[in-house]
Amino acid sequence: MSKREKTVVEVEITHPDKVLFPGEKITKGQLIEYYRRVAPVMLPHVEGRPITMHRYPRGLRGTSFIQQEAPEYFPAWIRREPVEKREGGITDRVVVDRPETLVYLANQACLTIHTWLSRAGRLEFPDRLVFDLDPPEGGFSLAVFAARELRRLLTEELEMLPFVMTTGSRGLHLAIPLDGRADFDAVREFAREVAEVMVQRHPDRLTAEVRLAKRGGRLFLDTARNAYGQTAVAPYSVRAKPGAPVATPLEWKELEADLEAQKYTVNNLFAHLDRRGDPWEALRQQRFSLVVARSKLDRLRADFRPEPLFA
DNA sequence: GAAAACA
DNA sequence: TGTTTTCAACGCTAG
DNA sequence: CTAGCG
Ligand SMILES: [Mn+2]
Ligand SMILES: [Mn+2]
Repeated sequence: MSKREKTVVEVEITHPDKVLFPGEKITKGQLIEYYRRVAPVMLPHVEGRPITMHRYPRGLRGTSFIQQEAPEYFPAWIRREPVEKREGGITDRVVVDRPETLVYLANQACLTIHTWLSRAGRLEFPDRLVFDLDPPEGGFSLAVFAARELRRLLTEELEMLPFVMTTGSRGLHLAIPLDGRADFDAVREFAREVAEVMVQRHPDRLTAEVRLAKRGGRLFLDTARNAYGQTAVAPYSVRAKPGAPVATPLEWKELEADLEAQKYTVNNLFAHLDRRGDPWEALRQQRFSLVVARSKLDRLRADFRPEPLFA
């Protein structure tokens, strides 16, 4: 990693008055200003991670698309990382490593940024595990319940310290910093087994069923984010929803009262940040090993295994 | 949003 | 030249 | 392999 100063770059802004969120009349200029201002706290979380862009050039109501590859027409100062596709071939992916990139992407009408759970240089080895808590429509209280219970399992029984954020959509994410020694398959398998313990304990409220029809009003514990080339919404990313909600890292005590998945938006995020600072600051200094948690989980599962049935 | 294709 | 068309993902899971 | 899903 070079310590040389990056040269200053100017980002040309086009159509700053174009309304991207018609409900609140939030313009592209306001989106750009949001990302410019949040950059100092957002950058450390996304640095080095390949991203996926969710672009809405005609605003929230217009057609959108997901962009994975860094196009040639992006300026040369945008960092690109060559990435192997699982099924052969290499593509260049954008990696955010400076505030100007966030500004440039906002000008491209990229409302939402998703990131890999690994970073350039060790793309096969995630440094973050994400439990994606997906409640049914209107079931945010289920997400709060699941977050509390999952936190208790992780801290009291597996000796890991998870961090929580609103996704700005419907649910919550729990994130755990990893030491990068386990590959995606091992991390995902671990997450899946933790999820299955949770489902066993609360079968009426939680499920690991991918099929919507089989969830039956239960919260989906989505562990498939923990895979090579897969992504999760970035902390402090805006979501493409009315009100311009923001994926917002929280302190655990905030999980108590009047929380909602879309509580924080581009219009009130900085008040939260002024009050709390970055609640995930400490995440960046922790590094949990899967080895210890693995063996504790195995014991747990053995205890929960049903008694052998006799014919 | 921007490049390519078209009139 | 101005206008219209085209393009912009991918990996896991269950069956 | 495909459909569903995120
Ligand atoms: Mn989710
Ligand atoms: Mn999900």
